[in-house]
This record gives sequence, structure tokens and C-alpha cells, in this order.
Amino acid sequence: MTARTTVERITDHPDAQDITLQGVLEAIADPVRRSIVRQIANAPGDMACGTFDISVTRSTGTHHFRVLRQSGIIRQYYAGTSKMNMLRRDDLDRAFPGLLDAIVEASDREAVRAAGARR
Amino acid sequence: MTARTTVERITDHPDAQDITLQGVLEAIADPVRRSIVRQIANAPGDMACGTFDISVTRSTGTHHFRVLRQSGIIRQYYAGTSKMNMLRRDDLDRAFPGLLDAIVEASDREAVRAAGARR
DNA sequence: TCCATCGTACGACGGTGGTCATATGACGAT
DNA sequence: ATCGTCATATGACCACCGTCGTACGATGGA
Repeated sequence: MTARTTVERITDHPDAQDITLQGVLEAIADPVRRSIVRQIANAPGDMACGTFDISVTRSTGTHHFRVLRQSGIIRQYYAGTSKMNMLRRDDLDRAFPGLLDAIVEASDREAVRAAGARR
Repeated sequence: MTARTTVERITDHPDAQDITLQGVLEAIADPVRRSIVRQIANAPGDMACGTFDISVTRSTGTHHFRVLRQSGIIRQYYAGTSKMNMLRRDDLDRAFPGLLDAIVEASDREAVRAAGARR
């Protein structure tokens, strides 16, 4: 039994059918949260909370993860002391086809443009 | 010279390349503004400000139209005493492919669902 | 010319949400 | 058992934003 995924449920996740467009858009409109989503989307696998490149305090980070979770954008589960994050792609795609992809893509595109302008 | 489109420019419209994802998402995250966008998207032609079904005061409406205009989502022009509104589809599609469609579609879908739940 | 209509400008108010500091709790490693 | 790490909870602060009322400006019709 070494280093395993804890089964304990986090209570906060909304059911797929309870994900609202309003919630998703509010969540994703924040730059820090959008950056988080982008990082998960571009990562090969799930990411621990601590591994994100964010510009705010840990406590503020916790706040943003909670908003993302409660809006139904991410799913979280414990793995030992760290907490893993994954996108709820299927649920989102079913509820709002094309939305997540469009936003992530736009976000990537803008990040690239910003990087270009910076040099 | 009867009932014509005034040529006067409204100064506020951002250039296409200055439309930011942040601005668009902030703008569209508000339910009143999203409703406005939806109404334009589903209308056969451009819509005058006064013809919208909105739940707020005229002055608040003006505020929302300004946000939409300055974010680059809509273009406005005068036609006599009323002000016409149109989506900047091309500019938006070029900047953020699929985004507008996904949001409008999701918005429609949700409106339908809400109407269903209401009866 | 006068009035009605449509939209804007400005100021005020209230709520919400992003931020941080600090303290607390859970888990793993030593 | 103890410590360090990871994340949360709580409370406070502040800025921003959605809202409204009122006053104003512009246009078109009677």
C-alpha cells in the first residue's frame, strides 16, 4: 500500500446536470483561474495543486480551486498529502459542446501572443 | 434624405487586433449582457437598443451596451434617434475561433432548459 | 416650434469577489 | 513522535462593478 489515491470523496462537485453556463463563465473569466485551466489542459496528466504556476498566495489559490471545482470545471481528489486536479471534459463537452476547447484554445493563442509581445 | 444611417463614428470600438479574451469573457459573463448577445445572435438583422428584452433600467442598459462595445463584441451605429447593434462575428471568429458560437449555442440551450423547468 | 422618444452622463449606493495573513488540520517521512 | 509540507478555514480589507435616479442632449414628428 504505497502512495495511493485516497478514496474519500470531496463533497463539493456538482452533478453534471447541475453545471451552469453562468458558473462556468464566471469561473473562467478570472485570469488566474483561466491560467489554471490552461495548465491542466496542456499537461500530460492530472496536476497537484502545488505544481501550478500561479501568481497568488496559497490561500488565494485554494479559493480559486474551490471556485473551479464548484462550478464543475475541475474534479479534485486526494493523493496522499497533495490534491490532484483534472478537467471534467466529458461533462463540460456534453453540457456546452465546444466551449471548453474554444476557451482553452483562445487562451493558448493569447498566451503565445503575449509572450511574443514581451520580447 | 429620409431616415438614414448617420455616418458619425462611435469612437469606442476597439480595433480587431485589440480585442482581448479577458475583455470578451468578462463581458459575456454577465447574464444581462449575455442575454443581449443572444438576442442579437438570434435576430434576423441588427437590433436597436430599445428593442431588447432586458430586465434593467435604461441607464443600466446603456452601461451594458458600452461594455459590450468596448470589449469588441458588438458594433454600434446610429440610425436616426435609435442606435443599432450588431455582433462583430468576423472579428471575434478570427480572434477566437468557435468561441462566440459555443457561447451563444450554450446560452440558447440553457434558455430552453430554463423555459422547460419553468412550466 | 414644441414635444415625445431614445440614449447618455454623472453621481451614489451596495454587494460581491479577489487578495492576503494567520491559524489550523491532515498526511508522509525521518 | 516530531517535523515539514500541503492544503483549508476564517476574517479582514479593498476595489470594482452592477444598479438606479436624475438631469441632460439629440433626433424626428406633429
